[in-house]
Order: sequence, then structure tokens, then C-alpha cells
Amino acid sequence: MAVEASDKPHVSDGFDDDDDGPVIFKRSTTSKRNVQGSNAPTSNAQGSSLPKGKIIPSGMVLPKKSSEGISRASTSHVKAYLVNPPIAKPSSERKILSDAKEESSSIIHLTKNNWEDSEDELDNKPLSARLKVNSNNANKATFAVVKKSSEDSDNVDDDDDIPLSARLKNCNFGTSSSKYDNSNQKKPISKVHKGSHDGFNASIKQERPSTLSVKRPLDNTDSLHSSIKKPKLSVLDASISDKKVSMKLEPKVEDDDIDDVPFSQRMKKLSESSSLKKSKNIIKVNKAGSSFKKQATKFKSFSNNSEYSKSTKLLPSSGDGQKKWTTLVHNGVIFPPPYQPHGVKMLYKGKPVVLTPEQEEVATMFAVMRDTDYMQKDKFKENFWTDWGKLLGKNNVIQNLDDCDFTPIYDWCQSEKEKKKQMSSEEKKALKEERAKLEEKYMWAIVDGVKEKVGNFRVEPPGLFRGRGEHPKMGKLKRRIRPNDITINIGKDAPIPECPIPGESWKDIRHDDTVTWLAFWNDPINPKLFKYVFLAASSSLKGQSDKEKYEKARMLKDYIGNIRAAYTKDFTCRDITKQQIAVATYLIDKLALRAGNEKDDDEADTVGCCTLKIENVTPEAPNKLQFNFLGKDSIKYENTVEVELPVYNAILKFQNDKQPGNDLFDMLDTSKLNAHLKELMPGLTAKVFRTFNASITLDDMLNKDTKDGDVAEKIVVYNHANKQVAIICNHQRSVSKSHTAQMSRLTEKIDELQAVLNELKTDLDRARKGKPPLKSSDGKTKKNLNPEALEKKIAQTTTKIQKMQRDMNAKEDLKTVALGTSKINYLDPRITVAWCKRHEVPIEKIFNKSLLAKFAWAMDVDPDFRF
DNA sequence: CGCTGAACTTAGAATCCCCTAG
DNA sequence: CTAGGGGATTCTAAGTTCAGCG
Repeated sequence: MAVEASDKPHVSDGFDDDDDGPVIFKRSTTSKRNVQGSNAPTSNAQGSSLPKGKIIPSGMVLPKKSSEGISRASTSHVKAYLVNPPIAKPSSERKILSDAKEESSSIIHLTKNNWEDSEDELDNKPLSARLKVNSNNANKATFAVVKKSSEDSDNVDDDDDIPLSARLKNCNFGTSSSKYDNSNQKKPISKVHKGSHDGFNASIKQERPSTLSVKRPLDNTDSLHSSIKKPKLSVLDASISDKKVSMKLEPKVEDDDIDDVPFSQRMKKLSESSSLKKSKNIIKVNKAGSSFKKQATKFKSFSNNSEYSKSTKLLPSSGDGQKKWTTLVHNGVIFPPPYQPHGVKMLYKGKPVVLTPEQEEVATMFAVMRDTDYMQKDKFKENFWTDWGKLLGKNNVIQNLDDCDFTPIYDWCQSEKEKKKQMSSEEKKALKEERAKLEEKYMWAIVDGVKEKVGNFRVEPPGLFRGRGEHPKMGKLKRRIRPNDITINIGKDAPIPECPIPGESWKDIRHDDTVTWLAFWNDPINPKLFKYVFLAASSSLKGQSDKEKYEKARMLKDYIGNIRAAYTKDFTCRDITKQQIAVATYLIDKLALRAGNEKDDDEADTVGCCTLKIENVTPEAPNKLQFNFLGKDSIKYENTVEVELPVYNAILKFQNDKQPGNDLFDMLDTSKLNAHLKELMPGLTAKVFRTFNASITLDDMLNKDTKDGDVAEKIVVYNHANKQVAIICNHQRSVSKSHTAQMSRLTEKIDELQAVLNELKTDLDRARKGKPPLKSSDGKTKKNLNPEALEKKIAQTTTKIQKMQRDMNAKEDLKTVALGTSKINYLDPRITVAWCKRHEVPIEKIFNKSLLAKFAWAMDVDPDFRF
């Protein structure tokens, strides 16, 4: 370990004495020390390699039955989640309490904000939720007294955001704002509810991938029918002043110079300051109340630091060119071990061939691909041969791939695999530990004094490129990456990681605090692309931007009515570009399509919205569109959907006079589309619609479908909602190879059980008549059971059969649906956490360890939270 | 304004690993 | 005790977005 001597923060005592949460180091400005290798006395739940024990992921909420259960739960295990690392001065880094909190009574503040929140969001909530508001506020008020400041902060947090976005909304749409708000109030509740997404979900067919008729509430949205005008820039000035007024309630947010900047930048500033407020730090609180006090005191001392406000000015939103960190310490990356030649000879025209280690290495890469689909693809073999041929050299005996037989190598690899499998568990464990030891120091970085997990600290090993779909480069050799390929990014004062390969050195060292990567290298397959080493998803840097992503999506909720109204108007616009933008936006909104950037010829031929070809959309009279294209990862998108007639007609028009292969939206690309979206809402881009769509669908379905019942039933509801989202987003997975076999095995078992059941029924009949049971199928005599016992058995068997049937159906149902992707990337975790709190579902039933760590920032959300 | 480079999120497959049924 | 099923984790490809440049 080269580094540790130089830069080690002191582990702060008492600050972080427990288990989970990022380790926090209090550091003296003068002597910083490095941590890794010290094996961080404070273990960290985020380290998957660490002893599992009981992980209390970050303020994890385990809804208790106790009366105070739900509300208390949210406050009692709040974890130190430092959402805002990049605070300039170390001394202020640990400042967790915002001054705002200090200055205002948290109770009053809290209550007020919650109240505002409810008001604000009311019209988006179903009646049930509205009715709840009162009691929930009361609830809050009672425990606000004991609330940890962390909770306060987060509440302030969440609530803060809403008024801001609402303000933006109101101002943005100026005169219409009051109408907007009122209109919902005047509406019958049912209509209000309709404004969200039920119409959509209700009509999604379960089966896929065939023609889902996806219908969105879009058509029902009141704003569509109202006369709300397309937002004009001019009204936005109002927004600024409006905002300023309300901002005064929130000390510390500086927006002084905002008047002098152009509109676009103002809006940016707004979003920045919003994210700023958003990211108020959360305190870690131990389950034990006593340690909380200790911590709170500590935090207080930080919080008086006037540096805070200054440094917040530098805070990034996830936006760019902004400072992301102040200090960054890490150990670089770890390289795969050098190739170990095995000496197994492949055959060429039936004869063994001696290969150099380099040639053998690549041959082995190919050999082990035998069982994959790539072997059926000529492109793969062709590309492989091109690259391997170069290594072999012109005069090699091997002159073509067809005469190569890699079987010996393949077999050798298989047997090695087998050997590994056969190892005793102790041996395996020892091996694992060894590896862990080796990697330990690379696993962590210290960002602004907080120990954070690094995501992909292992340099990608050499291999054959496995592009998805019909990728033109599949099979090419991905050469080994050397230190000389790698640029390291690290804090100015941090020791430069020692290059782990003796005699070699890093390509470059940078100290760029506007980016979050720790290292990068050029992708050997496509040198103009980069491979980055980032922090893990559980890091606060990632958590912060994740939260911002969801806040942005929530903001869209306030704009969506007007946006829909605007594009609906443009469906018939004579300006073709505008018309195309309108239709494209409609598709993105309604179908959650991706933006669709242009792609190079050396990539797989896939499309998104803007790059749809005319053959990807087939109109079906009178007003249906059939979509069929390959999207990201060459995943097939097949969907037939009813659209508004003007859209249908517009599509017909766009297709007119075009050849297959031509762009449907020929006047459009993602930058134009996004530029337009940005005019409608600050920070709005195409992808926000996907997040919005997914999250609001979950929120809606959970709140519509959750019934009283046991936890298992509630989980079914959750999974069902999750599945709908996955279908909307077209998240697919390949059917496992053994699926068919598994299904028939299950069928078999069910049949067997059914036979048993029938036999039992016969026996019961006979038993009731006082007759002994018949001989069993294998001819043995059975015990003479009384009718009660038989009935019991019958009931058991029936239950068993039903369960198996259910499992089987679910399995079949989900065989092509990937639930995980939306959970990880699209569903605002606060929806889930809040729902769990409300319905006393343990959060671990929904989020696994990684997700709990990733969503640490969402754990202390108010149970009333709605997306 | 379009193009490219850069940085970051999103994605499915592969692999690991742990549990359970037999 | 062991196979295999399935969830968790790892891996890295494939997207989106944005800034900066000419």
C-alpha cells in the first residue's frame, strides 16, 4: 500500500460509532490521512464485502405495529447521509444542520411546510389521500417534538421542493395558474383522480410483447380541455419575483443576481437552487437515542459556520461545470492478473498447433464462447478472425477459422470450472478472502472526508467484444488495458495512487473537481468512447443526483397538463417542425419512448423516438399505430396503440413520400426536441418523461390498489404495479434456457398432486362409508385414516396445488419481464418507502441490500409522500 | 447551428452465491 | 448433502444529455 502513510483523516469518535452509513471522518485541515488499508475501524454497511450481520440500511424503516411505529420509525434510524459533499471548507463539511433549521423552530417550520405540501399536492391525490391529510398532519405535529433534526431537514427538504416547483409552475403559466389549481378543485373527485394515470394502467394488457393498447390518461387530462395557453416566456418574469418572495422563507438560498441573467440561465439557477435546498444534509441517527444527542451537538457546532452559505453557492446541481467535490482520495484501479498460459493445444485440420501465449489467450477467449449465440453469427467469427489472424501472423499454419477446432481448449476450461466448483467451501472462502484483501484498498474512496464505495474499480479484462443485437463490431478483440491507458482523477492534495504494475505508469493525473469520475480510459473497441470509474450507486454523490432526477420528474407533474395542451394544439400545426415536435413529444409522453439519438454505422441499428424509421410505425385505420422497432440493447418494441386522430393523420403525413429507411421525423433530432422541452419546463428533457411516467404509475397503482390485508398481499400489489411499469418501459429479459423444462416439471408436479388429491377424495368417500382405503397406485395398502384426517390432508394438498399454480402462472407471466430495471432507475424510492410505512410493509421486502444502500437518501421520507 | 467530445445514466446478460427441496 | 433455482451482484454495453467549438 503505497499511499496510506500520507493522508489519513482521523476517524471521528462517537460520530460514527455504529454500523451503517458512510464512515465519516473528521479531519484536521492540516493533516489529512488516508483511510483504506486501515480497514476502516468503522465498518460500513455499504460495503458488501463487510460482515453482513444485521444491516440497518440507512434509516431503514421497519414499520412496527406499535402505535408510534410508523412515524417513529422514520425518525429513529436516520442515517448520516451527506447529500452535499462539495462543501468547500473541511470545517464546514460536517455541517449537517442547515441554518434554516437553526433559525426557525423546526416544529413550526415543519408543520407549515407539510401543510403547504398537502395543499399543493392535493389536486393530484385521490380522495383517500386527501382525507388522510388531516390526520397525518396531526400525527406529524405530535412527533415533531421528538423528531431528529435529520428528519426535519428532510422534511424541509421534500417540502421545499414542492413549493418551488409549484411556484415555477404557477408563474410559468402565469394567468393560468389559478385556473389550473381551481379547476381541479371544482372537478369531481373522480375526475381529479383520472387526471393521474389510472386510465392508462387499466388498459394495459398483460400480455406482451404483442400489441398492447396503451392508453394514457393524457386524453383525460383536464388541461387538455381547458383553454390554458402555451406558456410564454413573458410570464416567466413573474415567476422569478414570485419565487423570490417565497424564497425568503428559506434562508440560505441565494438568488440575488438572478435578475440580471437571461431567462434560460435564470431557470437554470432556479433549478440549481432548488436542488440545493433539496440536498440539505441528513443526519445519521443511531437507534439509541443517546448517541443522537451527542451527534446533534456536534452537528450544531458545525452548523453555525458561516462558511456554509458561501460554499453552497458552489454546489452543483447535477448540472455541469460545477464543483462536485472538494477533496477526493482514492487508490486508483486494480488490473486483472496477467494471462496464465495453459498450454492446451487446439487443433488445426485435426492437428495440434502450438500457439504463443498471446495467441493462445485470444484463442481461449473464443473457445469459451462456444455455447453462446455469438457462435452462430458470422459477423462475430469474421471480426474475431480478423483480430486473431493479426496475432497469428501471415505465415502461421492457421489460415482460416473453419479448420480450427478449439475443443481441447474448451474442454480444459470446462474442467477448470468444474474443479473450482468442486472445491470445498473452506477453500472457496479462503480464496475469496484473499481476493478481498487484495481489492480492499481499491474499494473505497474518500470524498470530502466521507468514505464511499467505488463502483467499478476493476479494469475491464481483455476479451472479445460482446455487442448486443447485430453489432458490427462483435467478436473484435478488446485488448488489455494498461496503466498507460488510464487517466486518474484525484484531489490535489491526495497522494497519487501507486501504479499497481511495476515499471509502468498512469497515462495522466488530473485534479478536476467538476467531474465525478476517479479514472477513465479509452474504450479499445471504439477509441472515441471512454470507460469511467465512478463511485458506487450507494455514494452520496450518486444519491444526490438520483434525488435530483426524481425531483425533476416530480416537477414535470406540475407542468404536464400544460405541456400536453401545448402539443395537442400543435398536432395540426402547419409548421412541420413544430408538428413533428408535437407528435414526437406525444409519443414520448404516452409511450415512454426514449429520445433516440443518431447512431453511427459502426453501432447496432437501433432507434428511439426521433430516429424512428417510417417502417417502424404502421398506421391501422382508423386511429391506431403499430410500433415495431429495435430499441436500446436491440430489445424489440412491439406495441399497437390507439392515438388521437390528429396524431394518426400527422403520422400518415410524415410517412407520405418517403421510402423505408427514411426518418419518420425528418425535421427532428434530440437536441431540437430537448431544446423545445426546455422551453416548457426548466431542465426538461425527453428522458424525464420516462421517469415521470414510471413513478407516477407506481404511485397511482399503489394507492389505488392497496387493500387491507397481509403483507404478502400487499407485496403482490406492489409487484403488479412494478410489472406495469416494466411493461410501459419495455424492460425485457431473455427467457432462461431452462424455463420450458422448469415449467413442464411444475406441471408434472401439479399433476401428481392432483392425482394424490383425487385419491384422497376417494379415500374420504370410502372412509365416510366406513370402508378402508383402496390400495395406492403402487399397490401398497394405506393406513386407514379417519375422515377428519383425510379432510385435513385434502385441504393441505389443495392449498399446495393452488400455490404451485399461482407460482407457475407468475413465472410464466414474468418470464420476459424485467422488474429490476425500473426499480433501480425509474421508480422514485420515496414512493415505495412511504407506501411501506403507510402499509406496514417492511421495506426489505421490496428493496434488497443494494437498493437500500442506493436509496439511503429516501429512507426517511414522510409516510404521506406522494410522487 | 451542427458536430464532437465528454460525462453520466440506463440496460440486459453473466456470474456469483445462498437457500431449499429432495 | 447436493443440485438447481433464483435472487443478488457484477459487468460492461448502450443509451442520453450537455458543453464547447468552428
